[in-house]
Amino acid sequence: MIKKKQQLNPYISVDCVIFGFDSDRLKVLLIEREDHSLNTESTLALPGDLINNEENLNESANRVLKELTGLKNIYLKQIGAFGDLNRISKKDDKAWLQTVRTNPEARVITIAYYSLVKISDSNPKASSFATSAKWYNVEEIKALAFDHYDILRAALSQLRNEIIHQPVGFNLMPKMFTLGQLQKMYEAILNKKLDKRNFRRKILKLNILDATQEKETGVSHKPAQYFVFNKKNYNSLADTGFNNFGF
Amino acid sequence: MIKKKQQLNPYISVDCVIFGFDSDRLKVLLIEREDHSLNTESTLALPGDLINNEENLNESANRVLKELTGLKNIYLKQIGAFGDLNRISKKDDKAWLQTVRTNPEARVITIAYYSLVKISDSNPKASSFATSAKWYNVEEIKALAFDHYDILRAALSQLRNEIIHQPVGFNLMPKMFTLGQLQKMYEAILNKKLDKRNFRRKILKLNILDATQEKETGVSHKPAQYFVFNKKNYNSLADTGFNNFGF
DNA sequence: ATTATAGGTGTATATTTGACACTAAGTTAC
DNA sequence: GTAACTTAGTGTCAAATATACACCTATAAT
Repeated sequence: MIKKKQQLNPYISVDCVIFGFDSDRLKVLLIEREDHSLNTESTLALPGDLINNEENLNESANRVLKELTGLKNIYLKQIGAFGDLNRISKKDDKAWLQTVRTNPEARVITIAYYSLVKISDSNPKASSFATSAKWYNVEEIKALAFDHYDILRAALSQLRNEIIHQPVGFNLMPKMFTLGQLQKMYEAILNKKLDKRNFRRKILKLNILDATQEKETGVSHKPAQYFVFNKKNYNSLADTGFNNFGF
Repeated sequence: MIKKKQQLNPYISVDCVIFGFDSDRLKVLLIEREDHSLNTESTLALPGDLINNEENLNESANRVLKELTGLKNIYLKQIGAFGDLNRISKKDDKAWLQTVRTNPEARVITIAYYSLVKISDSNPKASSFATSAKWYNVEEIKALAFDHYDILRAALSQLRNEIIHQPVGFNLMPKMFTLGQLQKMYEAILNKKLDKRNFRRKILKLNILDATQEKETGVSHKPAQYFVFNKKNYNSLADTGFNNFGF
């Protein structure tokens, strides 16, 4: 494929809410703005960038993801467009834009995406638009730059809605996992306790989990069996719509 | 409120999928492009417009709706952003843009909304961006201008998903309606037959319908009782999430 | 008076949900 | 090495929900 010259579109950006799960808590990948000009405390932000005029919106989002995590072909879903006039109203945000944008006064509308990644596969690194990228506990985030906190809440709300209708959460899990870990993931996302036996009954009935012969080692309790995700069965189920699935 | 001078943003538009229900079929309000320059058959399109730089996205969508239907404060929900590079690839679309846009070559990303209106309340009329506006049967639409067919399908998919989780369909009904009409609306949206007795049991259990003393007149069968929508109960239910609702 | 049409109603069965308690297999602390 | 600790793993019963299904009623048209 021949690459055309890429030209930034100064009016439209993408922002990505990248979720991960560390076998205990739901995480989100945030960047820290380097703000030499101001001595304010640094504000965290969602990774994002202006789109190029020669790429589709989801290509832009994938580009941001790739640059930041090194990952391709990961679960990615559009949340929607955020374009309120006051989304760039905070003083610090304005000042920061002055330092990184050629057209800092432009009204920018952002298209938000959320994605689910296996933390173990990812390799967060600085990139053209981020001086540092780290995983944070979602529940501890109380404020973000611009309207990014709103976007994070919208992403979380959509993820919660999605995960009770189809088991997309497997995108957050390592290749092998125990049912206990999986349940913890659901509990972290939905922010509520689930009954162990009912959880197992329900998730196993879907027939998208294959038991392996391997067990946990080195844990100070009865070792749990490892399962793997059966993508084939998932796909055929996805067609029919996961009819009686939900937590 | 003081009105600022409104300036069109040439890169971002809103498009509205306006659904209605005529007590038999699901309808969508489409505009016909007047295309004097070409002798091609006219193509239908979703109503939409470039946004103004001084208005929020949903204000833009409401402006389009108001101009086209005369209605304010109607149910409106964002579907998402559509910005594929080839969304303005059809020859006729390009030619038409030449006639109505000052910057016809610009890459435009559109934010799509869908709304639910009572056909009886609406008064479709030509406006700055439409030479004619009429209701069409959703199921009969096979092609639209630009990527509007994709947007319509996305809107329908979102509406179907929404209506089985919360009874937003009341926005499509007249003030008084029969349970038969309501069931027909669900059947039209979901495109499947529902069992009459089960439907009534389910919808009445929600306690958001108040029976009136009035009945149908002039129908050649047993006249049905009219119901009205109880907004107060709906709102308190909406908070708790319509837990066991679905078709 | 007959016919055609949609309204209105109840029950029985199968399926799903939700609540609940003990034993098993490992590690750690003593 | 044994007691304490931790999470894994398992089944049942009751309540709620979903599904399937048939007949009489009130009106207009003929």
